[in-house]
Order: sequence, then structure tokens, then C-alpha cells
Amino acid sequence: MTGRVGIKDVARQAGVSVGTVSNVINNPALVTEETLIRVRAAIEQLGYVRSESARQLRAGQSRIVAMLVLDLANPFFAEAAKGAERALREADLGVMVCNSAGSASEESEYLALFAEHRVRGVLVTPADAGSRTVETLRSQGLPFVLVDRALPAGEGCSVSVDDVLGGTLAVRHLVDRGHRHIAFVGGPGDLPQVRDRFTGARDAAREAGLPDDALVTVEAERLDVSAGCDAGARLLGMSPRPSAAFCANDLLALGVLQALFAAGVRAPEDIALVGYDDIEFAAAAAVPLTSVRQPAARIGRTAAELLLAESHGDPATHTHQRIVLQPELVVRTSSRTPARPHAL
Amino acid sequence: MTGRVGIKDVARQAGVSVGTVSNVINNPALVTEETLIRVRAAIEQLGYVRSESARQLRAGQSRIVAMLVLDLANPFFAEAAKGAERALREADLGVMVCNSAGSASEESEYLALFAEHRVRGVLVTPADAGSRTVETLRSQGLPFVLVDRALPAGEGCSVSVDDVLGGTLAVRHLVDRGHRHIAFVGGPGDLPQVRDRFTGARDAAREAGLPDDALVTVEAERLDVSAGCDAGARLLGMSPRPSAAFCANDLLALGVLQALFAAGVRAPEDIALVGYDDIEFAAAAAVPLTSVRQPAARIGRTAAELLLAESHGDPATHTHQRIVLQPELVVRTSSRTPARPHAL
DNA sequence: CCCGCTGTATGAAACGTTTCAAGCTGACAA
DNA sequence: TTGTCAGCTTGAAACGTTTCATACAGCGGG
Repeated sequence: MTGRVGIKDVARQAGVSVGTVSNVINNPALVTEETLIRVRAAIEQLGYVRSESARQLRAGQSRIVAMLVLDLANPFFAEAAKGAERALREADLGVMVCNSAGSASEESEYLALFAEHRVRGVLVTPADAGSRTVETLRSQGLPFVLVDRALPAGEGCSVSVDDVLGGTLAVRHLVDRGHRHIAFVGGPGDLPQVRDRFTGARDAAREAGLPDDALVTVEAERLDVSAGCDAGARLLGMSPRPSAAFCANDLLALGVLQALFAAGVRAPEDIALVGYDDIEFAAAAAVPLTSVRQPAARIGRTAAELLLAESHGDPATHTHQRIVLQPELVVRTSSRTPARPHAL
Repeated sequence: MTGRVGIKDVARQAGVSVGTVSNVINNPALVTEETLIRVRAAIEQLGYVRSESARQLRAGQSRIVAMLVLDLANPFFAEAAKGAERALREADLGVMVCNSAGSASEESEYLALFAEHRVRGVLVTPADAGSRTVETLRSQGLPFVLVDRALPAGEGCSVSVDDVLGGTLAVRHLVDRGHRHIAFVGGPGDLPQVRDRFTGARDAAREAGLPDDALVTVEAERLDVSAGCDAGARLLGMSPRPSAAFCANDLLALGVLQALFAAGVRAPEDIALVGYDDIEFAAAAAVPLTSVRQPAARIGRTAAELLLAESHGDPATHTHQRIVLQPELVVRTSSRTPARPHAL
């Protein structure tokens, strides 16, 4: 029954006008105590629930923020989504979390959906390497914040992590432990995140005076566990075999670890491993994984806050922010070999 | 600019009435080829995007389905959400995935939000053991499907997995491998899922003629990795020490595994382990985890389909369905000890 | 006694769609 | 010629809010 009760019915029941009912809900201060009570009783009695769509129609924008991630099943994004959700709940906004599965076409379908819904804004990790996503959003006039991806100053808000630094931290750590032959296990080449992590890794290798071929790349199909497993198998077949591997992603690292274990190769004794993201399962693996920590929940929360700032303030005064958080190396067992002497 | 363009502007631009524009969008068959082209050109030119809220207002219901899970960061729910999302996209519906974090108050806040949005339906895993959630939904007249939780016949649709059977499979397997002293690592007692898994485990123990104290319970605070780690530590302190552990959840099992490893206790040689859910990280653990597989994606998809059936057909003819899927034991290394002779 | 003020309540307009009865046109049959 | 019908288009109503100009009542001051 409750579905068909409108503000008009409440007004009739309470013997007041619709305007008054609206005021009871939105500006109780303008209404007499007595009326307040009568109207509230009517609301209660009829089981009235106000209609968001009508509100939105009037207001011109909805109370929903959309979040579009590359992979909902990746704990990094799940954490980020939780962080964003928490911040947005506080602002009394709903969140619509969606999954582009890394596909540009899915992504653009969702973007169209968001536009139709007149969402308050979009938190998005673009699936394409280019900037088509950003252009689409801008042309639709939707406020947006890029998540886990930086944007040139002035082009829009973004919250990301310094992936180059992350790569450097990882490989510097391995070099410090005496490793001189290191594999970089990376995903499909066009993802900026992966590229940056590699760049950082190379920097660290050079900084240590290693030749460029000290760092070899093992290509993975995707950024998930099974792709990591495949890559791990290939890694084991290499000769000379690297003594350490830096993976672009914890999912890959876990896959590699599994491949090593299956082949009877021990970590960290035979091959040291460093992952990226520091998802919960990195610490939980039987050989706890050294990883570059990204503050996933904070990324999500910060992005949400930026979006709120952008959509509240008037567009004229708003200046886009480009927030870059620092990653942090978390050393665990998977790389904890005794530091070996440099020579020999 | 694009935000302010309505169907009226398109009509004016194309020199037709608003009704015709609406037809172009929704019933192109009713419109002359020529008009079609003219109107489409106008739409293109003005960058018109139709307003969902206005549509909804007219239609009385939205094109969004809400999904409320216990923990978005739990891969089981993430998978289920992906499954549901896929099915709903096919029906051209948006999904709003939300996270109750197991809190009844968060849950009821979200339920209120969903009601205001007049969502098409709700896919929910209730946070409370009772049926308050179900009552709320019913009183709001929202179609709903319970996910990973069964409901007495006729009270509503539900898609769940036979958790009692799952528990039986797990413990029967351990008994077959010769284990006579088994720990059940369970979460907070009031979750029906956990209770059922324990019931199944006890059944299997009895069926094998074991005394009731052959199965001892180790209580965990929550159903996550760190709680599993704590429980694992307690498990190791028990005397006599069980030779196997069945965990209510893979997250717990991974935590236990970590605790064992830290203490130098090997799996499966010293303690065999069986988890529940078969999340991706179960297979990916360095000691791949034997687990009771729940078809998470299929649960999500099935629930979505049920919801569609319920909201499409008229309520009169609709009969609630109670779908119970069968779990499946996936044997991996963590329990793969040579079967020992029963005697001794 | 009138004026202007404050505190409340009113009712209509507007938001952008979809739907639907009614109108218009041209063609064909009687 | 008239009537009928099909095909296409129209314009207004309705959906449920919020907002805003207006009205009304009571009251103190001039």
C-alpha cells in the first residue's frame, strides 16, 4: 500500500496544505509545534515515504554518486569503495558501485547510465589508457574525480599514489638485500599504473648502478591470480633465473608464489618476492608477502571528499586538485633473506 | 550546458511536439523515417540526455536494483555482486551495491534509502539473525530476494547454499582421511550460515560413529583473516591438539594457516585444514586450501533473475521460490595427507 | 484607527518525462 | 461524393516533489 501514498494524501489526512507538509519534512522550524505533531502523525499513520525521483526532478540532480572501478573482486578496489562509501554516507548520499571489468565499452555504457541518472558525480578509475573517459565526463558536465590515476594539473581532480616511487621502493629494497637479477612481473602494458611501477623499478636499478638488463620483464595477461600463476611458471623457466621478482600487483604475486610452491621452489630463500597494493591477503599468505602499501580506503575517502567539494562549491571558484599519496613498503617474510654481501 | 536540455528543447529544435520526441526514443516504429532523422539530429546537436528521474516519476519505479551485502571486501560477496550485476545489466537495470558491514543499523538506514529511491527490488544478505529485515522490506512493499540465506517457504524468494551439507562434506572428508579429533573454527554464533555449517559437521562426525567431543569448537570474533589468526593461535595451544580444523570461512582458514606457519606447524602434515567459500585466494594460498565451494557468481546471478521474475510478473501469480544450491568439496593440498589406517 | 511587522499557512507553478485520447492527412472503397 | 481506415502527430494531463509569492491573523506603535 505504502507505495502509492504521496505528500498530498498526507496533507489531506492532516488537514493542511502540501506546502506545509513539505516544510515539516525539510524546514521544521517554520512550522508550529501543533501542526508539526499532526502532520508527523499523519505521515506515520499512512506510512508515507518521500519519493526521491520527484525530489531529484525538482532539484535537477540526484543524491547518488557513482563509482566505477576496474574490478570489484580486487580487494584493493573493494577497500577503496568502502572508504568512499563511508565518506558519502556522512554527506547523506547514496553510492552506486559498478564494475567496468577493464572494458572500455562497459565503461562508456555506465557513463551514459550515470548521465541519465544525473548523478551528483563520478569516482572513476578509467579503463582506457587515453583520456576518452575524461573527455566524455567533461562533455556531459558531470563532476568527477579520478581514482588511482593522476591527471595533468587543471584538467580535473584526481587522487592517486606515486606509483613511480612505489616501484623504486620495491626494487631498492631488493637491491639492498643483495639481489642483482630481478624480474618485473607486469600486466598488460597499457595501464599507466603498471608502466609507472616499472619506471620506478628501473630507476632504482640504475640508481644502484646495475645494468639495464638486470631487470627483466615477465608479461602477464591480466592483473589477477591465475595470470600470475602463468607468469610464475615462465619465470621459473628463465635462465639465468632471477633471484627476486617484483610484481605489479599482489594478485600477480600470489599467483607467482603459488607457481613457485608447486615447483618446490621456496620463497624467499630461492626467489624473493615483492607485491603491490598490500591487500589483506598479502599479509595472510602462508609466506606473508612483502608489498608496497597503498592506502586503499583513504584513496576512496579522499576522492569522495574532493567530489563533494567540487559539487558543492560553485564551479567558478573551484580549483581542481591533484592529490598524490605516498606509498609505503611493508616488509614481510617473502623478501626477508639475510642481506648478502655485494661481491660475488 | 548539456545538463539543461530537455525533451522540449529537442522538440522545438526539430519542429515537432514533445510526444513525438518521446516516441522517437521509446517507439521509433511509430514515427516516419524523415521525422526520425530530424529528431535524432536535434538530439545529437543539443547533446540531449534523457532524465531518469522524470521517467521514474512517471513510471512510479526506478530502474535500479539495490544489493546490500555483509562485507564488500569479502571476495565471496564481491563475486556474488559481480554475478548479479551482469544479470541486471542484461535487463538494462543499474545496480547499487552497498555494504551493511554486518550492522543492523546501517542496514536499516540503507533500507530506508532504497525505499525513497523506489528501487525495483533489493538483493540482501540480512545482518540480523531474526527476520526484522524481511518484515521491513515486506511492509515497504519492496520486492526482495535473500542472498546466501534461506527463508521458510512462501515468505519470500531466497537463494542459498545448503550449508548443512557443506559442513557434512568437509568433515566427512576429514574423517575419511583418518582424522578423529577435529576443530570447528566458527564465527560469532548468531549467524545462521555458521550455525548450519557446524550442524553439518556434527552430523558427519556422528555418522562416522565418533563421540561428540571429537569435534571441538574454537570461537572466532569475526569472519575475517585476523580473527582467524587469533583462533589459530588458540588452536595450537589446545591439548590434545586436533589433527584437523574445519573453518566456517576461507578468511578464517587463511588466518589459521598463517598462525600455523608462524609457529612452524605444517599443513597438512601436522594439521589438515578445510575452509569454506572457495574464494579465489583459497586456491592461491601457498598451501592451496581445501574448501567447500559456493558458486558465488551464480548465487548473485540467480538472485537477480528471481528478482526480475518477481518484479515483472504480477504479484498475484508470482510464487516465491526458495532455491538451494549444492556446495561442492574442492580438495587441495591443505588436507591431502595420505589416508591413515583407522586403527591406532 | 491605521500601519507595518512577524509568524504561519497556502496554493500554484515548475521540474522533464510518458501516455493517451483526439486530430489531421491521404488513400481507398462504396 | 461520402465514409472509413490507417498512419502519423499533437497537446494536455499526470507523476510527487519543492519553492515562492501571497494571504491571513495577531499585535504593538504611531
